[in-house]
Formats: sequence, structure tokens, C-alpha cells
Amino acid sequence: MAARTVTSADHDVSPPSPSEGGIRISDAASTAGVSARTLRYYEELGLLSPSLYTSGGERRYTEEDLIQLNRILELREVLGMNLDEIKEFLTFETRLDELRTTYRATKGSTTKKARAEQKETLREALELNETLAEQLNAKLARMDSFRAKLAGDARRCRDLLAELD
Amino acid sequence: MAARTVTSADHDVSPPSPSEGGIRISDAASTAGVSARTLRYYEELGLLSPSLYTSGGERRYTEEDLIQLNRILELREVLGMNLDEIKEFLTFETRLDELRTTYRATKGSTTKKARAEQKETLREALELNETLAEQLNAKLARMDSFRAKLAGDARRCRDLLAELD
DNA sequence: TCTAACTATGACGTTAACGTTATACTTGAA
DNA sequence: TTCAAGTATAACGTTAACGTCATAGTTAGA
Repeated sequence: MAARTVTSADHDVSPPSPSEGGIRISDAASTAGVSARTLRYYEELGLLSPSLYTSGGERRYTEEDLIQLNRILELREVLGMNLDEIKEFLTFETRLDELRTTYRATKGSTTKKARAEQKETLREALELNETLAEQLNAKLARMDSFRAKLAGDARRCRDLLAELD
Repeated sequence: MAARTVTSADHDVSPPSPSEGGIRISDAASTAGVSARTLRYYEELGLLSPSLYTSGGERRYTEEDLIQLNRILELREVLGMNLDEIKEFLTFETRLDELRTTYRATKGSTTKKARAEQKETLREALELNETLAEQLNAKLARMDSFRAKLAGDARRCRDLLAELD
């Protein structure tokens, strides 16, 4: 049996799926369509840290890390967020997850103080959520009207082409 | 009667609407929500030139210029285009306009060569149009799925908040 | 064990899209 | 006519998001 050469950052809760040892940085980068530098940069900013490190100090990514990376890239490419905004959003998501976990664990047997804090966090989350949703809807509406304009242009182009026969 | 102190770039085809003389750069900028520097920069890149200049060399913008500026800003903010892509798109739009004008003027009485060129331009335009439309649709789809995700998050937040009573 | 291929950590370079500053000139109302 | 407020041009500065390079250490297969 080969000895595990990887050390876990937290508690090694899930095994590193692909052929023992996790995904190397260049593989993770190429499958995600970015550069290794980008991954190191994101880690530097606190956006995404690999779940594992080898004893020699090399980064090893898990499949979950790649999923998280794709979330980040989607926020960047599709929503046009900058990395600071993405970090804020991810922080908000993490806090919500923690909150749900805590809630399910304590099953209602909480103190008044704790419940008040949870409510506050939830309200905060809802506020950010609504802000994002509003911006998103505004953007969607403008994009859709642009789409209609493009379609109109295309139709007129085709009409002209048809007349030229 | 005050003598016109403005000179036109092309043919002074439409009168400068607001209180004689056109819109100063800082006014144009502030109404559009950008800086004067941005307008000078856009002019430098060939994205937007004011229709008028005073004899002293100051820029005077027309309402039409502001409309064009808003188009540019929309492409930037909503579609996330960079200034080079915007320029390409504007060029394409301009060429289509010219083409339509020419077509309506000549009313079909054109040479074979001219018609072939027009067809080529139209096909080119259609190609760019379809490329943009595809990208736009892809983006719209991803944004919409993100919107759904946000809505789901919000619902779960509200459910939890309701349970905390 | 060896070694080719990969990686880590600085640190400096790059690009787009402007911001800022300096200097000289214009404008338009009083 | 004057002059405060605005403008032009030129040039250097700034920021985000990486790219690139040098140097030294790590990995994993033969």
C-alpha cells in the first residue's frame, strides 16, 4: 500500500477522488481553461484554496475545488463581476451554508441570542440577494432588448439579400 | 443676430439643438455619467467624435452624439464588450446604414459588380450578427439559470426566517 | 536512484481604460 | 474689456488581473 503523501488542510473529510493524490495545478488550470498563475492569484486573494497540499508544498485540487472554480469563472464571465465582488458573494454564500448547517444541527434548541443573530444574518443575506437579483434583472432586460434589435437587423439584412436576386 | 460661432465637421445637416452652440464636454459627460477624460479617450480611439467644434477648438456635442454615447456605454456595461469590440460593432452598423442608404438611392439600378459587393457586405454583416446573437443567447441562458439559483436561495432564506418564529 | 517534467515563490512586466497634473488657451457673462 | 470658469493637449500615474522570468525545490516514472 502506498502511503498517503498528501496532507489535508482541514479534516480530510472526503478522499481525493482521481487516482490518489488530487489534481495538480496545471491540470486543474487547463481543464478550467485558465492558467496556473490565475489559480495562484485567486488563492492569494482568498477566492479559492486547494483542499490539499503535498508534504513538499505543492497544491493538489479536488473535484469540488474545480466546481468552486467554475462558479467563480461564471460569476466573472457571465455576470461581469470583478474579483472583489466575487469574493463578497462567495463569503455571503459560505455564511448561508454555515447557517443552514448550524440550524439543522441544533434543530431549534437555540438560545434567544443565537436565534437573533441567525435572523440578522438571514436578513443580510436576503438583502444582498435582492440587490443582486435586481441588478441581474435590469441587465437581463437590456440584454434581451438588444437581442431583439439584433434579430431585427438580421431580418432586414436577409430581406435586402432576397431583393438582390 | 448672433453669428454662428461653431463649425461643423461634416455638413451641418441638423441644427445644434440646445440654446445654440451644442453641449460642452463636461455637460455631455455628466449627463452620461462618465468623465470628460472618457469622452476625449473615446474620440482618440475613434469611437465617438463630437459633431461640432468651436473656432477655438473646443468640443461641442449634439443630442445625437449623446445617443450614440449611450449606445457605446450600453455595449460596455450590459454586454461587457471592450472598446475594441465596440468599435468593430459600430463599424459594422455604420456600413450597414451606408449600404441601405445606397440601396434606396440607386433603387436597383446598379452594376453587377456593385451588387456583388453589396451582397458580400450583407453576408459579412449577417455573419457578425449571428456570432453576436449566439454569444448573447449563451450568456442570457447562463444568466437566467443564475437568476433561478438566486430565487431559490431567497426562497430558502425566507423559509428559514419563517421557521424562526 | 535518477532525472525529466512539474511546481513554489518572489519579483518585475503588461494591457486596458481611464485618472491626474501642468501649462496654455477659450468662452461667455458682467 | 475682463476675468472666473471651463477647455485642449501632452504626458505621466493608477488599478485590476494576470503574464513572464529567474531561481530553487518537488514528483513520479523508468
